[in-house]
Amino acid sequence: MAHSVFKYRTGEAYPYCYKYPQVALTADCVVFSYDGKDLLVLLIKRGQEPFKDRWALPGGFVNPDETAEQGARRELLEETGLEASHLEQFKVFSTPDRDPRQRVVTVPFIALVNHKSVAGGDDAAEARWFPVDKVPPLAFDHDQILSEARTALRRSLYFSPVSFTLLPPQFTMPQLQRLYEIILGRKFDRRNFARKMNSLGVLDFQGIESAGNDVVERKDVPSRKPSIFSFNRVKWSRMKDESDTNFEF
Amino acid sequence: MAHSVFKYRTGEAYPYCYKYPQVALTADCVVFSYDGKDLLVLLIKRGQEPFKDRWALPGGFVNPDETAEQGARRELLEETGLEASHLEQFKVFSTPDRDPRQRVVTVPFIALVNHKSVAGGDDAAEARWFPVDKVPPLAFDHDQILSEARTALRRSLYFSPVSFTLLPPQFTMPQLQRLYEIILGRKFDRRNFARKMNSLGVLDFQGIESAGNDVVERKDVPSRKPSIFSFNRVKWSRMKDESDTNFEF
DNA sequence: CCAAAAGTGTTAACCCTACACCCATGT
DNA sequence: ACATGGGTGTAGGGTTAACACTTTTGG
Repeated sequence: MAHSVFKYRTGEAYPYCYKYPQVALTADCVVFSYDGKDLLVLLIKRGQEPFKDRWALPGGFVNPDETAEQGARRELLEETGLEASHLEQFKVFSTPDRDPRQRVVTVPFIALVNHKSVAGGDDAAEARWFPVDKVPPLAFDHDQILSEARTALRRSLYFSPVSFTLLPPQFTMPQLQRLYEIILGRKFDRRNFARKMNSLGVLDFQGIESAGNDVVERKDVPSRKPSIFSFNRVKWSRMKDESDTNFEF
Repeated sequence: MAHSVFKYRTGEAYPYCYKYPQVALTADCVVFSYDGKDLLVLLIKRGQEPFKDRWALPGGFVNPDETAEQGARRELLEETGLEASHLEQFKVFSTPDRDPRQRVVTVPFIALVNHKSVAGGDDAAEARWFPVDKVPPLAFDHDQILSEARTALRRSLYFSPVSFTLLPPQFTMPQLQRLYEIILGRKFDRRNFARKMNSLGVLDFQGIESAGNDVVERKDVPSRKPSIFSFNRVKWSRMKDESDTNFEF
């Protein structure tokens, strides 16, 4: 390994000295959102080497007084202005040479954000949403991280209704269904899907899509107006206490 | 933080110098096994401070040229002589002061071992199997790690038959059932359990328990002799390719 | 009036659950 | 003989899966 670890060399350039070899710790975020049509991931274009001009997951070094999760939250805010309503760690990537400069261990997080709060790309870095099935090749091992994040997200969906944090407070049944279909990679029958969702008892009926409603209206497309629902957190947490609820499809 | 990070100090005692603050990386193993009756965890008694004489999970520092998983495998072998037939990373623990000496980030692994290969505690360290429900208070944050490992194990069982790696090659249906019951914390009906397991199509019938069979015979207890099964890895992997198999109970 | 999307109910297959009795074995 | 644990089948309830037509709306 040609990593920048120096024995017996110190001064301004290498001021942090330890008894044993250490690693740098970063936290990366796989930020998912949903625009009602596609599942999107947030990527940043790198400004420096290595992998200059390649797209990468947002993330960065964890400070000495932070947990990985706090670091992830901070980096995400700094780089994209986003606050994750759901942050979930799912693995560690520790291959010694995954960063060519020095050994970097990364803790990636699945971050789910509501798509309303769009990423205002900050100063230097360019940030953009990509549909998950159309991401370009990424820097480092981020392709692999993204792929494992998708698997982990699929699994989470079996145990809790994380998907609701991807939706606006008001949403329609077809939107919810599309989201499930994208994440799980499976098609569902409209009627059966709606029946199941309603029977879970965590949805509140809110009315029909209309100008008075703060749901996104689509006026371009000719169709009947869908019903609007919202997610009832109280009912969900009550339900969680009672038993290992079964959210599978 | 009173951690041992020194600026501008070097020499034999602190020979590893870096540009940015670093962390030490350890890999811990939550080693489960099953003796046909209890789910067991392997613990080691600590020989030094901090937490001298407290029980702890086996584990140790990851070398510069190893992934966390390789480190876990090596430490496990060094400390207990065990080889894990299933190693699964499930989380990272990165609270800054979880080790009082310096910042240590740990990657814990669920290690499943076949109970035949018992832990021959090595030189200094004392190693012992504890039934999971009777573990003493552990060093560091290992209580929490253990508790999360049990949750992760339960979840794994929904997606793949990891439990088979805890059983000897030949096992009986009641043994398998007990294992499921312990991990999932739920009781099952004998008939329904056997029916479901058989219907999964990954078990091979091997005969009836007898002296000619290498399954553990119990001669102390008066009862009818059970049938013996083995796990068919080939059928399982074929099945995995076909679809997201549903292993839940 | 046409195309697009949403709403709606019923039936059959399957799976999970619950349940009781007999058999083989060792003491 | 008896106590322990293992084996076995069936009936009822619930859940899932499959299926087609009508309504609303915008163009």
